[in-house]
Amino acid sequence: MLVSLDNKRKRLSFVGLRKYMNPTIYDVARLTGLSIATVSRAFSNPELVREKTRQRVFEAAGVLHYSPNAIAQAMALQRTNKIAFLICKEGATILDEFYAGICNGIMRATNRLDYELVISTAADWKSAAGTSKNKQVEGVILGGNARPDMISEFQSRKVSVVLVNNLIPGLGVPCVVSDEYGGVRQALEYLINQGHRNIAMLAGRFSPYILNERYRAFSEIVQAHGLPVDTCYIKLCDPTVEGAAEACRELLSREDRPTAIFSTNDVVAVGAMKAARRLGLRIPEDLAVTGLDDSSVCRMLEPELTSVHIDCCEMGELSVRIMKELLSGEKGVPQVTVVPTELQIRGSA
Amino acid sequence: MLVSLDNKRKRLSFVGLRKYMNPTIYDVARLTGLSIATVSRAFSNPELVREKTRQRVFEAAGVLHYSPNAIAQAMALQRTNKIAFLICKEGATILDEFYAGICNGIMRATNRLDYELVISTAADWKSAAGTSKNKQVEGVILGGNARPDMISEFQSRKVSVVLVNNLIPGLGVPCVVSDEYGGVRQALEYLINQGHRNIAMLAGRFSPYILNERYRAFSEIVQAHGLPVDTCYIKLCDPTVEGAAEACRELLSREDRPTAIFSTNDVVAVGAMKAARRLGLRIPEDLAVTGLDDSSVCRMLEPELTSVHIDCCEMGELSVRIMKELLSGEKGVPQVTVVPTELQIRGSA
DNA sequence: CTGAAAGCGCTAACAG
DNA sequence: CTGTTAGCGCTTTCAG
Repeated sequence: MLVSLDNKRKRLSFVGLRKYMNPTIYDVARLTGLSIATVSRAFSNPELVREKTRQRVFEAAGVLHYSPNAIAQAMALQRTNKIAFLICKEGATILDEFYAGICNGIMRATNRLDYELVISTAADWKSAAGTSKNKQVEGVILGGNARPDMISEFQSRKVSVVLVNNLIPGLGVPCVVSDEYGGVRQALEYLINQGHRNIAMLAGRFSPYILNERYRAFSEIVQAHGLPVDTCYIKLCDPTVEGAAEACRELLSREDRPTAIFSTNDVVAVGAMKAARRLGLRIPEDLAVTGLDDSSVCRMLEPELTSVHIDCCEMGELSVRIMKELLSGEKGVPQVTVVPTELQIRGSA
Repeated sequence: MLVSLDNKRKRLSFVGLRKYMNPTIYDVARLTGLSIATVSRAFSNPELVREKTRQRVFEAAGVLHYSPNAIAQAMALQRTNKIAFLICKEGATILDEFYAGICNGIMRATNRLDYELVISTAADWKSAAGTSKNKQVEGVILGGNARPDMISEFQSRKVSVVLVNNLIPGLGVPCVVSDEYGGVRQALEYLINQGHRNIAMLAGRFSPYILNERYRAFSEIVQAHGLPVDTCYIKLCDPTVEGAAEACRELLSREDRPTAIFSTNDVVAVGAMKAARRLGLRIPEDLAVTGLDDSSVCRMLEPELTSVHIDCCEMGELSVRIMKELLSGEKGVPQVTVVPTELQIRGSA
């Protein structure tokens, strides 16, 4: 307290004068009679300063409403603590419930781990990258079908990347995915246990990775249960209600009509239900339908949609946790993380 | 190009040495033989530098892949260009389709106007404010039912605020809302034109502002058309499918059962449809149902839901535009901005 | 355990 | 039109 105050200060700022500015470390230093170095340490390396001194600092900070300026920290440390989440699905935005769910998990985790988050679509990011100030991002989480050139561009700029809802082996990029295979199995085995033998797959055209995993799972599992794998029973469609409805109509017009439709997502399932109804088929009596994603619409339909729940939030949280490991330079970051799914049984199957 | 390079440089950084770092303004200065001040001007005040010089700068910047460091700019300018969007609805996250829509508009606009955006819920923001580094935000857009104490706290910290989907007069805070009154009128007049005389209102418990506007609009408009305003026909309910279904069941059990249900949002309308169906009523023959929000579920239902479209995206974009005016210190910022709605007629009414 | 001082990359007077 | 220079708020050696 009795420290000399007469040393020449090049800094003359008084918080009283700069009335609209936040207090700085200098203000705290002056109030406590300590040096700015000590104040700095008290905040970022508390163990380096004596208990009592630390107390003094925090007390002064309290009355001044001081808290470290993140910008200045970033400048000094050459670190921004900022990561980005880019939605790479063509045409999708934060309005896509699936990616919104992942985003929600990411927000939770970044909040907890004290990262800053910027959210964008891959397209917007690209268009902004050139013109606008660059985003000083240390890592990016790429959701969905990220293009390889985008990935390698980030890598070349030493920006860490992790993929979510996508899996590309051999690139050294950690991936977080849901258990696609297991999810398909849960739905199929449920249908089979219900006695279904003619199960068709209505597959929305999603990213290659997703489509491929679900297709492979479907064929293998159906086969494993001794059921015929008739490729006519596997139908691709646009992942829209009407696209699915049209494809399903064709499926249901066959002489040996399937008794169950395994849809690769909920929107597609909605289309299937519409098609069935238009043909006068009752659900689930004449046709069982399952969805995948367990989105909010499931409980709004009539009958409610049986669907495979994907834990988007967990996927988001995990990708941040993995990003953190990457950024801290840890060794042995898991290359593939898979989060389990769970079948939600409702009225449609 | 032949400028002397022998002036004493306190800065000796070579981008070649600092291999993992981004090029700085010094690198560009060295490569062009210009001073850092000129390089800086070329980027932020192009009109202050000769055409030819500017060219030289941009060319060098190109080969070096230089672009100004936003952190350093923020530090020098004492401005972060960062704004926040806080979802203030209790329990809601980015998964709420309505707020996701607003968020989408906000993202578009911030991207275009070169603002940085941080997204959070009011609750998360509060909990992070104390512990984590403060977010250096210049303005906040508050979505939904923002608590007055939160607003005034921002104001006291000289953080600009604009409200979206909420309207509080007398606070000097600009508000962006949808045309609640007009939206209700569109739905009601459509029902009345269809010949309905017994119209009930199924009102989800939303924020006071929204609830109040819709309630007022309903009573006034029904009255203006010479229909009786029986308060028994106005029913509050939880804004969930089951909450609405239960409330609607009561409504439909009256001896003078309404022939149309005006629901104050789509989820509530779904509940109404479920209730009707459980009672064996056909939609729209026995009961017409309208929704409000025009969310994605409308086209998934059977029959599809007639609903009042709210242009969330526009609301988001407008709030950013207004925030920009606020931040640039413009005079005469509009205090209330209302965006029009549009009735989407489908099968349910 | 604490202080002095040198940056981090950029902008904005102030001089030429 | 261009260059010099003093910060912006904080961290971090290097000395005490």
